[in-house]
Amino acid sequence: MENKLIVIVGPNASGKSDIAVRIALRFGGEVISADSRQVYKGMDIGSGKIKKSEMKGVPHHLLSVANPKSVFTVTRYRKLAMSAIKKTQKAGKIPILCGGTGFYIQAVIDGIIIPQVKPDWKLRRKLEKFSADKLFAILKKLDPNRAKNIESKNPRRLIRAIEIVKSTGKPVPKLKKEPLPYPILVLGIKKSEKELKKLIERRTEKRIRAGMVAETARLKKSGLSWQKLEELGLEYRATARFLQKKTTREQMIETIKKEDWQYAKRQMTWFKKDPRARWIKTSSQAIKSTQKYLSAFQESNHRVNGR
RNA sequence: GGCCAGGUAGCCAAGCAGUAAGGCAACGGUCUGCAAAACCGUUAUGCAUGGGUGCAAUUCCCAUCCUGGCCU
Repeated sequence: MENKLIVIVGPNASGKSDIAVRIALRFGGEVISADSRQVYKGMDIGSGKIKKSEMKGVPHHLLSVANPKSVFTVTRYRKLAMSAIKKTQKAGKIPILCGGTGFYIQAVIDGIIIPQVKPDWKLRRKLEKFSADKLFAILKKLDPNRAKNIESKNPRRLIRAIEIVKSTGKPVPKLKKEPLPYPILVLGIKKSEKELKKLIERRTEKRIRAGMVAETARLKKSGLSWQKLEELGLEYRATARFLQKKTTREQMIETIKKEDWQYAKRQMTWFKKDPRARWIKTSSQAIKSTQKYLSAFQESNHRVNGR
């Protein structure tokens, strides 16, 4: 029973990183980040990447592992995360998967098997010109089954489905899952609306002071287009618009606060439907839950040894 | 004080006789390689107020109140 995994989820600004470090220090763990923006190099302040000093010596994986000029994907994430988890386990440490990107976490713990079809950017660029209705019509012809369940007005998903069919010559395979074969602990951080809004506001102001705008300017200088920054979303989109003088500083700050909150809600929508999540409010509750989780392993070990 | 323009959801705003577009915000949701992305759903028995004319008024007329501009 060597395989253990603790997962920490929760909205933006809820204090996940801090709790992860505490658990790691207490029980001997390493943190594996699950954040679709923190994987990029040079995106530190805006993505809320944990600082070296805040890590308190706990190793952190999957931070700053990709060039922001390239597109990082879930599949790549899953590969890297799985290997980091295994490595940590082999070293006798507990991996703590911690982050706000629900899709990435799901890919790891539920083992979503994504069709082995790489993005075909040429095809995508071509298809992007079509309306959602047209794309849906195309998909319906190619793969009526997939068309039945897909969101018929979401170009991004439609294009991917078409891409899969075109590349494999077969319909989009049914979603397959390979969940982790051992019990995991999923801790969800729950904050009241009032509390979370306050945290988001404070954090936004802190980031501005820490030089978030300058960070975006640096990314631009290093070769990221405005459009790419736009797609990165939230703080990067807002600061990019400010740098282009499309908004005032005040508008930028308001936008970030507002959109961070909207994002936090989207995250909660995702996380709250996971029945495994144990909802906690404080780090001491997190530690208690972790203790219980780990002692269950002890007991089963004893039972095994006792026979 | 006079003249002009305008008062439509929390905000911006279209409609200008036939029974309230759209955007933002808010709230809920989706999730098979861009997921901080992309996408979906819900949200005004009512158009400043009071009268009037019409089969019918947010749309026309009158009065009142409010806002902005110009003039004295």
